[in-house]
Amino acid sequence: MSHAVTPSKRQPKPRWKRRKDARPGEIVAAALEVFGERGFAATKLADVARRAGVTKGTVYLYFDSKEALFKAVVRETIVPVIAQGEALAQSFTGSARELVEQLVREYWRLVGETAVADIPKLMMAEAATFPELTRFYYEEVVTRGHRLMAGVIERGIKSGEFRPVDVKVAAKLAMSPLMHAVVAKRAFASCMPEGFDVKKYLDTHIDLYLHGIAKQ
Amino acid sequence: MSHAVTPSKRQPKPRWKRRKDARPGEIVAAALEVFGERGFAATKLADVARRAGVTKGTVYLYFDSKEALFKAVVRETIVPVIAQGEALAQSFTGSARELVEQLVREYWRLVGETAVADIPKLMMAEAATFPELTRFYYEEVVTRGHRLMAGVIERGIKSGEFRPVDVKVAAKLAMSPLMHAVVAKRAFASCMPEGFDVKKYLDTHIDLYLHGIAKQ
Amino acid sequence: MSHAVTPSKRQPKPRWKRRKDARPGEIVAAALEVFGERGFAATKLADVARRAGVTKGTVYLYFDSKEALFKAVVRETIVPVIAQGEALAQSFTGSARELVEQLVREYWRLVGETAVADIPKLMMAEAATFPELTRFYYEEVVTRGHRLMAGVIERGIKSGEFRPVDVKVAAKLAMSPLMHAVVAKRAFASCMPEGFDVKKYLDTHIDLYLHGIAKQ
Amino acid sequence: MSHAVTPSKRQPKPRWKRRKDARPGEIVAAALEVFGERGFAATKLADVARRAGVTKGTVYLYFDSKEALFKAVVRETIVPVIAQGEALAQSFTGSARELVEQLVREYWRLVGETAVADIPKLMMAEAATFPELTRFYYEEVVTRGHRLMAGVIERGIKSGEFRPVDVKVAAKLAMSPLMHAVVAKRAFASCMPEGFDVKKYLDTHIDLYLHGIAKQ
DNA sequence: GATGAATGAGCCTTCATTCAT
DNA sequence: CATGAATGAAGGCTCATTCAT
Repeated sequence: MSHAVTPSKRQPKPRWKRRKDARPGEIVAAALEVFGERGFAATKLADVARRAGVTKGTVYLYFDSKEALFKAVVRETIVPVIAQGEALAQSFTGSARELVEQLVREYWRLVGETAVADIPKLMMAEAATFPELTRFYYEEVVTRGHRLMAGVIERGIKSGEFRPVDVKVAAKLAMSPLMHAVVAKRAFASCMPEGFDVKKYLDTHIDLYLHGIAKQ
Repeated sequence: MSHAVTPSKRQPKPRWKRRKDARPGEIVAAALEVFGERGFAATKLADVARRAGVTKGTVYLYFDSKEALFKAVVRETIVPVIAQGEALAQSFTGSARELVEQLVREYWRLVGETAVADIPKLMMAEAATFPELTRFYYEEVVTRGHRLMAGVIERGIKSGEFRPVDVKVAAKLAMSPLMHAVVAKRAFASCMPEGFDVKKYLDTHIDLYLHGIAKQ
Repeated sequence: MSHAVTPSKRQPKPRWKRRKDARPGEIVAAALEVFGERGFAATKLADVARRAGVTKGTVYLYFDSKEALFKAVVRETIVPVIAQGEALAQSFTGSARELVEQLVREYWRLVGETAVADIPKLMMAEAATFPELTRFYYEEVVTRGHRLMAGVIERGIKSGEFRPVDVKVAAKLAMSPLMHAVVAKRAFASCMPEGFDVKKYLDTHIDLYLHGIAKQ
Repeated sequence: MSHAVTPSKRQPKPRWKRRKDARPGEIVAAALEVFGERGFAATKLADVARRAGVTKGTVYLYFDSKEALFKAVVRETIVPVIAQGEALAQSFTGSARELVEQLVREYWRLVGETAVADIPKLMMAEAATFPELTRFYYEEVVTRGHRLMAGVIERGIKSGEFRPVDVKVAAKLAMSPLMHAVVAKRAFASCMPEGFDVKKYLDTHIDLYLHGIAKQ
């Protein structure tokens, strides 16, 4: 309690700082991996510690509890990703359909194929256990993501590329196959020895979606 | 409260009732609730028992283990839904697009809007930790569901209603917005006080999807 | 408590009595088997009941508890065997060394090779848990057995066949290899796939023992 | 009694001491006692822990399971006795009959008269219930013991001291009176208030056995 | 008498958390 | 700062025993 430090309260710290200050970040990174693999309840602090190259006691030096560590993981890992997407949309100059396609593919590249994918999965799974964290995630990630995509759809409608659909709902529908794939891919990996053909899944989704929303 | 325990000899009140036939169903119903609220790992058999109005030992009279109980819940809740879908598909005489729409709406009615929705959510969350459960669920539910929808898509392609897309992938894409909605609705319920406009979401999904897959 | 019946309190009852009265005996026989196979602690009353062809509740109709059943098993099964040995010794007319040999071989035939062998094994194992029963067994079986064999040794010394050894100790030494074999055979059966060559063991014991005790 | 717990702030008195190196030995010693008194199945880890002055959790810090703890007890108590016997046999330069006598007397001194005797007794009693433990014990103790004694008998035959008997069987017969005495002494201690005249028993066994096996 | 559904106490094992070193 | 030995609360599962039928 007394001297524990939540890394998120610190300024974003450069990687090349002294080792001592890098510790919390290393622990969070290790925790992301283990929480992602096992889920919250099944994660043992001992595993996180081992993977971070420290001992259990050290984890408690920086985080008050397993819950606090979990919150730190979510908070510190996801926000940068969403910002990156916003930047892309802002600087994009092509057609709306091209932008939809790029955002979808970028999301998969930055999230679906990296360890960050565990964050949405974790949030879905543990939302009920961490209401306050859920609110944070919903506002900083879900809402921002929807707003981003909704803007793009709207652009397409105004430009005459898309049919006049409900913008917010259409935005969700552009992303939900990805969201589900992120979760399912991880959950059922062991049941699909042949793997999951991501390319075909993305291609088909983009194809169907853009056909579906296209004017006439 | 009302009937606090007092050591009175007045009401012999049997320590228990014999309800062999009703018990398993009551326990499964209680288990669905608790698993839904807490997840698999965090669910205590004692809680399930208490909610079913029996003791821990009684649960083990009917189910060999926590895992077996969970499987029973799956078997008695989602599997019938899949079966019902299969029956619908088999007896359906209308167009493929009508059938897709009906299956989507029925899934939501039977799963999305009921406590059953907790099962898919829970599976996503804890799949990594319980491989045997995951295999069971994947085979009994996921695979069967995909096969069902894939058959319908194929029917539509053969009849000339749908474009010649990859059948399996298209089947997944017909369901994934529902799967995600099922999970997200529960996870973020408290963040969406206005609720989630299911009707519009389903309507738009069906609209976009059928437009997207339609021939020409 | 109230109407439980310990079979040992009954008169030795002929086998052809009405079924009702045969029950306790059947339960005791089943219990001998299961206690012998599993030991006291590991024996489940449910197994005993199943093997006796009744239900758990029925066992409690005749025996107050698992302990009471165990005591009944020991008491009812072993006493007849020792009596048989005494009869043999009394009617024997040959030499002492022949009688030693016959008693050893008979013991093995009547005990070592039958389910009764479990009784000594059980007593050794559970003596600490049932002091009163142990006293009963020690007096009715161990002491009587020793006295029987000691008489034979003494006969041999008097007749000049045997050296003048300590009679009591020599009697114990005539039997202890058998006692140990009875226990070890059962305990380590699974570790000796080739089995235990009883014949050679008995032959060698008799050979060594009689050589050892023989005059000159 | 004397130091009953009172919520006084006076003595900070650490909740525990750190004794990494001493702990395992203390726990094994406590385990030997409790296993000996109660048997394997009936032994509660909590009792072992309490007697060792630690908590249940601490036991699991050093031993993976109750079985592992038992194996450790065997390894640290009986196995060394066997090893010591092997060493004695190897370095022994006297006659085979002297060696047999010494091994017999040493076994009694190191096992029969110490708490270690509880281990063979316990194994006999619970072998059927714990096959893995039994296999371990049979290989680490029984087989090694037999091989040791068989080697000695063989030596005696080769040197012309002993008759050409079956070596393996004769080895078992050299030990079985001891094995039985170990078990019986403990089981029937309370029935033999005068005690058990070990000296005479050992002397007579050695006398009879060596007479019996002696050439001519 | 018999049955077997139901009970509930008990034990092994795990692991987040603490704290002496 | 770090460590890791020690704690202790919990939970899954078993089974002797009871008792409504």
